[in-house]
This record gives sequence, C-alpha cells and structure tokens, in this order.
Amino acid sequence: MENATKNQDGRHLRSKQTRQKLLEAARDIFLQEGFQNTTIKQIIKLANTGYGTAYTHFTGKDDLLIVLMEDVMQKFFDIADISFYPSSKEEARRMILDQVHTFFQIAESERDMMKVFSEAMGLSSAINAKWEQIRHKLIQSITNDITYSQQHGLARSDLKAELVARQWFYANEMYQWEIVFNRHGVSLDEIAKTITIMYTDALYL
Amino acid sequence: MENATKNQDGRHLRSKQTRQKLLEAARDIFLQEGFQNTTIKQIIKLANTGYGTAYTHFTGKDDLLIVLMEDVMQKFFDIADISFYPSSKEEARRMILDQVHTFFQIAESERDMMKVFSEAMGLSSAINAKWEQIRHKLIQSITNDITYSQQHGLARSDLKAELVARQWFYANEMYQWEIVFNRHGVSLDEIAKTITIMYTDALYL
DNA sequence: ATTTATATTGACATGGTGTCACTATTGTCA
DNA sequence: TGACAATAGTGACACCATGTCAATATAAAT
Repeated sequence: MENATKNQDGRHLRSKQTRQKLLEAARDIFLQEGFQNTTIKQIIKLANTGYGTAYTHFTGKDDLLIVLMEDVMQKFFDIADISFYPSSKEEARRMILDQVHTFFQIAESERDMMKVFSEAMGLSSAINAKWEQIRHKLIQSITNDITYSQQHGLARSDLKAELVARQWFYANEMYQWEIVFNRHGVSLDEIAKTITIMYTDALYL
Repeated sequence: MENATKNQDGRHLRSKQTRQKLLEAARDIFLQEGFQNTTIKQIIKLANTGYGTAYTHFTGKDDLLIVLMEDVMQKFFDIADISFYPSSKEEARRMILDQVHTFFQIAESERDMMKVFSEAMGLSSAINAKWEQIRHKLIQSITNDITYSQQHGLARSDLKAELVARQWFYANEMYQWEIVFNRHGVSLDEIAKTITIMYTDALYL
C-alpha cells in the first residue's frame, strides 16, 4: 500500500532488469560502433534478449541513446544553475572562465559518448531535439547573466542580451566539439582564456 | 584535333546529358523531399533513366548532392577572397560588417538548398567533409585578416589570431543556420550588427 | 488449479541500397 | 558496308536493417 511507485511485481522487476540490460548493452555497442553502425541485433545479442524485446522497452535506436544522453545532459544543466552575481568586470571574467572550463571538461571526460551524440544528432531528429534543449537552457542562462550585468552597470546595455548570449554560446559549443574530436594542438586552457577575454572585453565596461 | 577536351563522341555527349538530367532531377527531389527521404528511385524516375544509370554517373546520393553543393560553395569561397586592408578600426568594422551581411545573405537566398545541406551533413561523412572545406577556407581567411590587423597595429596582439578567427567564424556559422531555418524574430541586420560590434570592440584597438 | 495480466520472442513484411551480368547504342576500321 | 570494339544504360537480384505482431512464456491473483 505504501509502496507508491508501482505494482511491486516480480514481473515489474524482471522488466526493469531487462530494460537495464538493454541500456548497458546499447552503451557498449554505441561506444564501440558509433550510432550509425550500431544495429538492434547487436544490442539484443549482447543483452541476451529477443529482438522484439528492444522494441517493447524503447521505440528504437534513438530512444535508447536518448535515455543514455540524459546523464550527460544533467552535467550541462548543472552549469546553467551556477549562480552568477559578479560585482566587477574582473570577477565576472573569473566566473565566466570557470564556467567555460567546466563546459570544456565535460567534453573531455565524456569524449566518447559525445562523439556518439554528435553523430546521432545528424541522424535522428529526436536526438537533435534533445540537444536543442541543452542549447536553449544554456543560452537562457547566459542571457540572464548578461541581463544581470547590464542592470548592475557592469556591462554595456546597447546590445540585446539574447543576441550576445547566442554568439557566446555558439563559440563555446563549437570549440567544445573541437575538443571532443581532438582537432586541436592548442591547449584547452588557452582556448578558454582566449574566448573569455574576447567576450568579456567586448561586453563588460 | 583542336578539340582537346575528350573524344568528342556523341556517346560522350549523350553521357553528359544523362548526367545533367540526373543532377537536375536530384535537385528537384532533394528540395522537395529533403536528403533523407529522397530515394534513388525517385530521382531516376524524374530523370527518366534506368536505376543502375545513377550509379554509373555517381557513387550514390551523397555524390549527387556534393556536386550540387559546389555552386553554393563557390559563393562562400568568394567571401574569403574579398580583400581586407583596413587602415582604421572604423574601416575594419565597416568591411567586416559587409562580409557578415554577404555571408548571411547567401543563407537567405539559398535557404532551401542550405536546409538540404544541413540535413545531409549529419547523414553523410562525405558531405560533412565538403562543408569542412568551407569552414577551413573561411577560418583561414579570417586568420589572415586578423594577422594583418595585428601587424599594422590595429588589433591587439596578445591573442592567437587563429583562435580568435575560429570563435568569430563559429558565431557567424551558427547564426547563419538560424537564418536558414528562420528561427528568429530578430532581423538579419540587427544580428549582423551586434556580433560585428562585439567582435571588433574586443579585437580592435 | 485456473484465469488474468504482463513480458518476451522471433518470423515476417517492407523498403532502400548497390552490384553485376546483360542489352543497347555509338564509333572505328578493314 | 559489315563486323567488331568501346562505351552507356538497364533492372533484377541479393543484402540488410527496421518495426510489427501473433504466439508463447512467465508471474500474480483468486
């Protein structure tokens, strides 16, 4: 009666275990094969379930990956929740630099999964929509930070906060992909520093 | 004898015509259906050729689109070739604003094709590589412009030109996609102005 | 023990792809 | 001109992944 979650069946338990097996198998295969090359067959084989089973728990490959994305997404959302109430340009710069570092470090630590996401974004509109959520939340958060700075006389007010926020976010996002794919000889640190200086020198008074 | 191009067969001519028919049909279908939903079947039907014919002229869907991309790519390359020798911050700002406008205007005028490219980039690594060429060329060009400005005492020299160039390009590219997909109420003009001001105020002395 | 509810299963229909052996067309040369 | 060569075009076919569904297995309830 108190057990509010659900009918605490053994059935339900079995179902949850199967689902979990599928998710873990999917993770392994995705990491090994990438999104495109992964087939349901491979996943159910590793998970040791029947073919149709995958479809009773998930709507398809996309859905499987989306669930796996959610962990990583949370890390990004956490960045948006960092408080931002600087009282000077210098303080703002320090705080922003920290955020950029955090952002880039997620890219590094989750590199392999991020590669899969990147591939899957182009292949699945559902996954794309999921990523769009991250974008939206982070841009929203940056917009708030800029607005705060403007209202407290720290930042120039002649530009629309949201337009500036997008510009800033895009630079971050794209550099993040560069880091994921190791496209650069330049250190993560120097990138963070450079883009932060450009941003804060343009925006803050 | 003088006809250096090739064996001036009627065969060769016929072949060229078939190829052209396929390209035109592909263009129509791509615009109508998008990349993913387009099938070779649809293309060859519209082009009035046999199924296998498409494969003798092109390696597949990707290849067809890549050839169609080349026209548009040229427009982007043209931007990179615009000369840039400003003698003051103000002049630099004007010139850069012009470039941004041009860049955005391509997005607008080629909107439908750009949408197809965008979709296809995620689906085909060959097409992705093609787009990467555009990125590379434009970033290279911006890097040169920054270096010139630094060497002539117009721009700060404490930042690596290439890092700044990437940051700038990414903002442009991402906003361009927004324009392509009409994601914004804000005018193209205000976007161009905002990002240019941010960029030049940060970089130029 | 019987019935009901839920979970699992794999065979099947579907649809697109790329290949390849074959046909058709055009050019060449004796 | 007729035979042969070279090139272009063709569509049937094998392949493979997907998602569905009717059937089956397992657990719960009575």
